[in-house]
Amino acid sequence: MLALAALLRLGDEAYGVRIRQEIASQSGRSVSIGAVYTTLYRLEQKGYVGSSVGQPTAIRGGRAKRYFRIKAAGERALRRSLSALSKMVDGLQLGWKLS
Amino acid sequence: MLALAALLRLGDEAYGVRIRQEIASQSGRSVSIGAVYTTLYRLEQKGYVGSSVGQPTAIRGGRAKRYFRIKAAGERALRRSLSALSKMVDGLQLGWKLS
DNA sequence: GATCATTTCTTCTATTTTGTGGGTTAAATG
DNA sequence: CATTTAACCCACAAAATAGAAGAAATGATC
Repeated sequence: MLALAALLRLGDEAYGVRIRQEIASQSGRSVSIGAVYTTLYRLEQKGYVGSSVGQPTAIRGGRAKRYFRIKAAGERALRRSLSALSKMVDGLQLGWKLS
Repeated sequence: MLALAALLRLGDEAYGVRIRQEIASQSGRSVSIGAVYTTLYRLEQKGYVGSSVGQPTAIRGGRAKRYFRIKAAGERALRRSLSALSKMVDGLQLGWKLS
């Protein structure tokens, strides 16, 4: 869910390293780079995300990046999970209202 | 997260079969009874929930139930996860506002 | 300008943790 | 002794995780 949300946030700037940063900075949760990629690959196998390699950039170490993009099915899946969770959590005294 | 939320919902009526029902009826997601118990045991090992067996009841097949209860650490963990997710999802055009 | 270091990013791999379902056992009443 | 309600066990699949290794780019040095 965090990965899918990160893709939505980043739009066309979503590649491995950047995605990891986004998850860390936004959610406050740090994940290893390996975890990010394996997650992304699995999501791709499920048809939730797509990917394509871009062009190298002219900065030091600027090798070609693999850009990831959420697909319609991925967005639906994220919505479903959020929906299930929100229905479960809604009305609880947790300070979190998922509606 | 669903299991922990179910415990909060059910209060002192939280035992295996009931918890399964609650998850199914509230979130709309059906899980097997085995999945429920293994999850609960693992949460217990982590110190997120506690359990104790109650008294048998005078109805057909009314054997003693094992009641589960969420602990402070469990509530904190749930809050943390919800927090991370909400920060990630917040501001996205998904129709879900987790705040 | 060849070679080597450095940087950015991806891919691989091994291990632990979770998820899952279904079958088995237990304890109660009718 | 059959039936019902519930817990427990177990094996396997899937997902999470960290860290090491590999690849491809630029920069530096002689």
